[in-house]
Amino acid sequence: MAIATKEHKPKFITPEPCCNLEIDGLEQERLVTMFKALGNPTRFEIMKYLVTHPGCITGDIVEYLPIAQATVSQHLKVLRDAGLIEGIIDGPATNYCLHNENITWFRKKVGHIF
Amino acid sequence: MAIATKEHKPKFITPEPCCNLEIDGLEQERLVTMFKALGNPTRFEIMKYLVTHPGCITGDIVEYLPIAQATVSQHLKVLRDAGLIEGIIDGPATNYCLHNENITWFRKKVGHIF
DNA sequence: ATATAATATCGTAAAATTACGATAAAGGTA
DNA sequence: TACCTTTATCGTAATTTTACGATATTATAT
Repeated sequence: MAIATKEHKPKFITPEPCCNLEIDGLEQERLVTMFKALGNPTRFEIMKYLVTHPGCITGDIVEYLPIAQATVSQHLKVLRDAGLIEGIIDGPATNYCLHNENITWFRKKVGHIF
Repeated sequence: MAIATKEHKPKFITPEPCCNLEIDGLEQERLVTMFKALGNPTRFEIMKYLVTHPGCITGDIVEYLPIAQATVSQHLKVLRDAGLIEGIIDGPATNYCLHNENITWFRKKVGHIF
């Protein structure tokens, strides 16, 4: 018996990494904030709505979603603070659309690190 | 005066969309869950650590981070439930590594919709 | 000036997240 | 068996998030 000693840790063939996650500092903070903003079902729905309704006003989104106006406004603020959308004041209303430039940044960063 | 009537909404030149966000149902849920998991600074750090320390055990991460063991274990659970990492039990310890397949799915989905 | 419309903000309640110490569970060792 | 190691889970406190109604703000219309 005992043909070979029991190796106690071959178990791990280091896998070639599937991503590098090479990011840090303020860029990492910014990206994590964007992930967090996107990591809520309601906010993600707002993002989707804005793709097909660019320039729509807050009221349109309020009509579309089953939640109160104040709540929608709050979610819009989170998305704005994360830089994912832009609100352009037009009279008493506000036109919202995706923040093209920042979303391009997001796409590139995610592409680099994942 | 009044050379032209005041147009009350030219203001919006519909921008060509910078992304399509074409996703829904369970795939959307899954993706949003991943965004949420990544949207926390500590968890993002754990992901980064796993890139450079594949197969490390919980204790290694606990040493690396300035938070309690219970908290690390909780964060690992969130990442596991989101499918971002994998825990392989090895004796009394658990080896953690990124979930290659699911992260590849994540990369592709994000690439498609953003 | 007053009224109306649209939206942001305030105050607050409920729920979820984050963090910790203590304990339990599971595996290895003497 | 008893002990040690490692990690997950439990119970709980503090913080944050989510949601709402009410109110303030800003611009337009009368």
